[in-house]
Amino acid sequence: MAALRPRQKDVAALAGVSQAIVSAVINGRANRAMRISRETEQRIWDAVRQLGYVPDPIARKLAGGQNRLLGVFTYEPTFPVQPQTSNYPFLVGIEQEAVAQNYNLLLFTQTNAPDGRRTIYTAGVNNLRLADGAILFGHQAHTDELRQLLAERYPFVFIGRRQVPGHELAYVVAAHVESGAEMVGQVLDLGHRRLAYLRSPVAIEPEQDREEGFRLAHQRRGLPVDERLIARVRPEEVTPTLVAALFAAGVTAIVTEQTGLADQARVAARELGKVAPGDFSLAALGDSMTLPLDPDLTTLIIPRQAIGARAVRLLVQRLAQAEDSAPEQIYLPCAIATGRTLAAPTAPRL
Amino acid sequence: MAALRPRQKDVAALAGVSQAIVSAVINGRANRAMRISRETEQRIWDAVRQLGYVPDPIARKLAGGQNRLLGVFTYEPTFPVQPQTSNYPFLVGIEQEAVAQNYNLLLFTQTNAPDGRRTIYTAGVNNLRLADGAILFGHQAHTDELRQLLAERYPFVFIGRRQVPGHELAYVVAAHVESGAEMVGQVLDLGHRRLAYLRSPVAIEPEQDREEGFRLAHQRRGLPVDERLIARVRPEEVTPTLVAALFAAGVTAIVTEQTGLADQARVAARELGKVAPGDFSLAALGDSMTLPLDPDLTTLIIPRQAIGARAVRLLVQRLAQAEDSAPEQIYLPCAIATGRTLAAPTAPRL
DNA sequence: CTGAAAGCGCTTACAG
DNA sequence: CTGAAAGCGCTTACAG
Repeated sequence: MAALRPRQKDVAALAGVSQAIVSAVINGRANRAMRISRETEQRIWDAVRQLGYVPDPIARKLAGGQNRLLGVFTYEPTFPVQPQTSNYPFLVGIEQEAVAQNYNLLLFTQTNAPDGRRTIYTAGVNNLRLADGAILFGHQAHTDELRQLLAERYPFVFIGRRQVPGHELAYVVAAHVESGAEMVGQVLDLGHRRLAYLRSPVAIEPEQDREEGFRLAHQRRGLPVDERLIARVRPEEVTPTLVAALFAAGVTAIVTEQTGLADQARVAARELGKVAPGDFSLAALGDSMTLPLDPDLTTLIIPRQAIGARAVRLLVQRLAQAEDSAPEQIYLPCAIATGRTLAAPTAPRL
Repeated sequence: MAALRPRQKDVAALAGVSQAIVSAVINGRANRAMRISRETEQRIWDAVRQLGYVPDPIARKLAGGQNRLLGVFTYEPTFPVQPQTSNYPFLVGIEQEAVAQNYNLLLFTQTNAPDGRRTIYTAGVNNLRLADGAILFGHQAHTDELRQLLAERYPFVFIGRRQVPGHELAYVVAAHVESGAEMVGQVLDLGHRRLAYLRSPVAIEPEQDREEGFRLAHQRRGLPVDERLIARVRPEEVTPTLVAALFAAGVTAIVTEQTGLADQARVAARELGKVAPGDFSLAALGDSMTLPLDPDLTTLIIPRQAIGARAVRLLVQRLAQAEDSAPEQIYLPCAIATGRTLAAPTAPRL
């Protein structure tokens, strides 16, 4: 099928001018270096309209211009089957800001390796170069590939904090440390002094940061952290036995890395006849992507949509900057969903 | 810093061959038309490795012809804030099939008019031309724009049945008529003879088709449709009074256009002390995008993911066809979610 | 077996 | 004010 597109030379011929003039007019360079009569300009736009001319982004890019294509690359499928567990809120923000910045979005679906995994480089080719720059996310990110992107100075912004030893890279991420410290600070300021912290056994960046926030809140108030009250557990390991042990150790508040652990802690405590906030306080430092979020639970809310939008703005900004300007890291604060699980400590029932 | 990326000519120079040979070797065209000595080929690969050469995908596309970009255009935001009410399932299918067909996806976010509405044409220019072809969806589709696309022979596939008087266009859609007829046929074959049909006051294409399916099932069995039992109502108008009137008219089964009306009918019937399937049968011809779908309700399930995938395949196929080949319309059957609201009619309780 | 050359559709100096 | 021309980095006939 492939209808032949009109080219710049077709427009030029129809308007009776040279191709270079068409290029200048279309790119708005008309009124600067080269002044072109309003009449000529009008003829050119008429020809553009008549032929339905649209510049070829590929040719533009090759000739040195940009193509106003923003890439989106995810190591996992961009649209997982279950939207609840997905990148969806990020995409909402990315789309909104792409509209605002007048960029189109390019989803790299050609980047699948034969085994179904996604890779930026296939046979040594950087597939992202189709776009002016790209937004990356996904926990599976290969450090090797990021290093190579950095080496060839391809402009990209990561969603999420990423470390590539020896390099700095641009990213946008929730302020897990600071927001975690704020939340834990609220717990401490309510008068709690013995806080348990439940975290998962393997910690990826955001979770490391949340734990750091937990410690930071104590440190800022000159309070000690009892390392014995920090438990690395999977959700199913949060048993009544574990929770009873915490209470026995004088714990009045339980802070968890994410909502799943908090839910488990609640169930376990209830089996012991203990309820939040009457008997103990409970707060989670991460939110849940699953939709039915317990409205009672006091938890952080990760501003995913704002993060997506901010990533687009940062990328567009980088595209306009000198190639060697330092990459920026942006931390967006989380909101605190004030539930009903947080209160001042009461005297323990004996 | 970082020396300029090596080009094919650099590789050629280092290997002592012409640029064309490098291109052939790198693209594996070496052993076909042009036979190149193993030794030469080895020298070239050595040079590639030594220089860290990576072919520029942009230049490749320009020289190659098409850009293997598939556009996705929606009249509403592609990613609405609430994923439940969204195009999400279509996108899942589109992404999966784009991967299979080795195309990248282009989301048109540059197509917003100043007033925030999306239009394919801005200032007379067809923005979709950035891609080889495009998939369109959205109920707000402007017939004018579609007509113009057809006139300029731009290859596109619509998701959903669309009418443009005087033209045929390619689309993929759920087989609302046939699947509706199948569902209603099941109701009839259970022995029900007086079926009520609840539909919304304004009917867009899929809903028109469902009603047609309702009639078709009767027609095929030589059974009459009582027009007085077809009610055009909004969900809030499905009151106990209305449902009582239906029962009084001898109705033993209620079929609705979509799940919302079915939910209302159920509630209204319960107020009358009537329950499905004991007292009457209930079935819906459309499904619900909202996630907590009542598992009891017998309803059609629209194969959105399959529709998205099929649309991609159809578009790719059209791109390979002669420009004037007839557009194809594809109907995909719905699955029937067998709930618990359907049974043979019982003698009415008096 | 291999090279010189045209061309993909643009942008951008450079000449008038 | 406007045009002729080089060039971006490739692919692909075409010619030896």
